[in-house]
Amino acid sequence: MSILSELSTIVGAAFESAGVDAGYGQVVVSSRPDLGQFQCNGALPAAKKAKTSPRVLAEEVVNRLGGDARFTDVSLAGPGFINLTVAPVIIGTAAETIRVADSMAKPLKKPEKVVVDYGGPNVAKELHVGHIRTAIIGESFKRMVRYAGHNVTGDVHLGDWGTPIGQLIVELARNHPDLPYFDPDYEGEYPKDPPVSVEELNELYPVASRRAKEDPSVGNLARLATAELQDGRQGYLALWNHFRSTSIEAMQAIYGELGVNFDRWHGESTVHDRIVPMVERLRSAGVAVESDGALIIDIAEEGDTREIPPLILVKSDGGYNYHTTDLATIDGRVEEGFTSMFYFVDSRQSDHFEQVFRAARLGGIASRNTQLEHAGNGTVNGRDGRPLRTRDGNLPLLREVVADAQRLALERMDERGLAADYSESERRQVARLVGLAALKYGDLQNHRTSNYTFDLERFTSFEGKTGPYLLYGAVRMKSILREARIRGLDPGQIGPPQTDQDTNLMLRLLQFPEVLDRAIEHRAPNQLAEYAYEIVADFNRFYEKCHILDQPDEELRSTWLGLVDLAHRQLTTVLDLLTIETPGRM
RNA sequence: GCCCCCGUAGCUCAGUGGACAGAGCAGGAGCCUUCUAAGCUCUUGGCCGGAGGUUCGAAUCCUCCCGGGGGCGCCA
Repeated sequence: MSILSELSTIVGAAFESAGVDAGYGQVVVSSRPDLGQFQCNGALPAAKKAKTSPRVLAEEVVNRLGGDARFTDVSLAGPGFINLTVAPVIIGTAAETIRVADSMAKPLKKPEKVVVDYGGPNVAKELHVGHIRTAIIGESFKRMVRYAGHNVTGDVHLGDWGTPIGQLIVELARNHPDLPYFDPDYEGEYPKDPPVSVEELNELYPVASRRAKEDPSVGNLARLATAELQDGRQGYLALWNHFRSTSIEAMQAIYGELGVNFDRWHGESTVHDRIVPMVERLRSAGVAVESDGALIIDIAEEGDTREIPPLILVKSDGGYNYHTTDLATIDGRVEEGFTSMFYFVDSRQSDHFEQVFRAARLGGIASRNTQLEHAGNGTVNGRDGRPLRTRDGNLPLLREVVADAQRLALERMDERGLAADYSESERRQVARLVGLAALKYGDLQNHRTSNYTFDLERFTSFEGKTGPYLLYGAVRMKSILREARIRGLDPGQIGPPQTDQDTNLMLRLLQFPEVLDRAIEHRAPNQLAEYAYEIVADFNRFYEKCHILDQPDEELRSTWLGLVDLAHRQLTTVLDLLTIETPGRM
């Protein structure tokens, strides 16, 4: 399924017969395309073991491979690099193999049961531009791991059980003290409709949060309300339910627009019933101990180069923070049989996860066999290099940013008179997808951990390395396939390439299995994003040079159509893994 | 103070210990009676923050320094 593995096997055998381990025959894509398509650097490290010089060893390998018809060129260069160029028939055959395969990924040795925890929005807090990172990167990673064959569950992990809820309760009680939710003696039914709309909720939260911060007595009230909520006070629970469902509805709209699909809408509150038994277990095991009225877990380890504060399991007021709910969540996931948990959460939370993961190990909640990993992401900055703010100093809302991107896309289309003959609804649909692709690719281009500069003007540009460029490539491919059908031509088997351009495109498409592996291994969708760009760039060069439908040589035309078919199939797969949706035409 | 991340072309960013460090934009020069020019070709531009070290080989690993960002007990 992977040409690199096949070539590595061949070259490995040559190394073996030269007397060193076959593992040294690892073949990689060449860093010097002028010297060969592939290279093997194994002779350099292997020479030491074989007590010979790299050039002598490499020479021997080159001689053994020299007569192999599968290579058109095998040469030695520099201190011991082996450069390889593969026969066109091998390339064509390899391309045809993945064209007809069910999956383009390498076969999986052992599927794992994996949780990808991303999104992490807080109830009552509207999603802002910063949320785009975890949403897009997390969703993309989830799709990649799933495509690789693992059993993956994506969980939004709502922040729905902490102090902000208490702050909201207190603020609402101040504004509407006569609502039944605040009467401890109230025994009737609570209203079915929420006391606040989503708009009111969005306005309520900043005020509630600010007042709790500024006025210590309000802060105390909020903490008390939180503890009472967590302790099951009926009126507060009813109110909490309203906040939660109102908020979730708004979140689902924006996540849905972005194509971010969570398998689970669990949250901190989901594991509430696990907390008391878990705390008791940790207490009786001596892992959790009293300190200043709180119950804490000392997670410092020998050899720590810094002071890591203990994890506060139960606050002195009896309430719980997200440390405790996160621990209980791990507890529940382990019970469900998940063996890997990935947290796509802002890098600034790294200390938090260190605490939680250590506590989970210490408390026996997660064994060594359970993989716990925080894959942190960077922030979204403005063009001035500082965190993005609107004119009034707030974070731009995610839904507004999405709308801006789509509006800009439409403006650019109008400026250039693009899609002018499409119906109004199709034009809007194209602009919608172009805007989304622009926004997402602007994010995904950057490495997960980097803080990137948010610049919609640049992202939505119709020139260069952008989302629109990728869509344009995919649409061109579609267009050829459509035109071929009209002319009664079918994509055939891919045979040997005959030009530099079709060769390069095939070689590119053969890289997919390794690129996917690497992107997953590094939890770095940007590596796949870069690859998507390379596919389109190679395709555009091929498109420019080789006129596919007018190719008179029937066999070659069939190869080229098959190649377009494969390129299209792979590109749309890659774009889907990047959460990017392609229009039918544009 | 301690810890984490970052510093690569004018700008925005890639870069799994391998050869001469790449892309896009911006600047310069070209290509549309041909499957969509939202494209393609050529070109200008770098002591990879600095100094040591490990290695056959370092932008990449280690140490120190300089500069920027972030985190550091009952918020998330």
